[in-house]
Amino acid sequence: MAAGRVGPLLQELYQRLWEAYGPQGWWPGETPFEVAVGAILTQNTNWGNVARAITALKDQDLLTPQALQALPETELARLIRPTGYYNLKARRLKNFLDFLANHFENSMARMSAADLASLRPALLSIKGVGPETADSILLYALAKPTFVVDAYTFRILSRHGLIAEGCAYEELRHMFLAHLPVQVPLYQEYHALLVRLGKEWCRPQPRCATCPVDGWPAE
DNA sequence: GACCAGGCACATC
DNA sequence: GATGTGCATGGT
Repeated sequence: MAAGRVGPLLQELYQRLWEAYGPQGWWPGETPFEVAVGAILTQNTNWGNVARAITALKDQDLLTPQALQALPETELARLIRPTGYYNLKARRLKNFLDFLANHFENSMARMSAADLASLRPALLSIKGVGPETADSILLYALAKPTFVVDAYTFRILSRHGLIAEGCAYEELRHMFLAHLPVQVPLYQEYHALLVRLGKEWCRPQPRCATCPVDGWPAE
């Protein structure tokens, strides 16, 4: 793939997705903290299961940093059970809560005041927060200009011949960042649209026949 | 019953 | 550095 073509191709893909699906309204979540919690809970899990857990936490007024800090890890695990890997995710949430308390006084607003360049490595240092979770928190909870790459992004772009099979996360992330205008709403919408396309048309078992971006890129 | 879902850390080679 | 494995529920 010639480097000069990538920008226009990514723009065209976005255009076609937007025309096919329109705005996706991402991320589902009422507060930055809720978005961050959801980002951890949705790891390798259907969003419907995450929504149940979020509702369970809300119903008991537990969806605040302070309330979750005070909640025993075993009790937290019980409440997020529908998301799968619940023991693992309870620990990961606790790790994030410790980070938020220690560095930003339990305040997502304070966290938001920090630079992307320092925040991203800081988030990645939390055990249980990998690149996709970190970028989801940065882009959707804190409105920082980073791009979220997920399994659908890899699958869609490799299946349409834009990237090699073994393309690394950072490589793909930089591809989007380097070729798109620096606009947070664009990054948010683009990732959401890729997930929408992936869910409907780009499953592990291919059935891309007449999907909305069939024939892209034109050769 | 198999497959899949908006990953990540860790062990092993 | 690449590859394999454990973590686990709920929908299709």
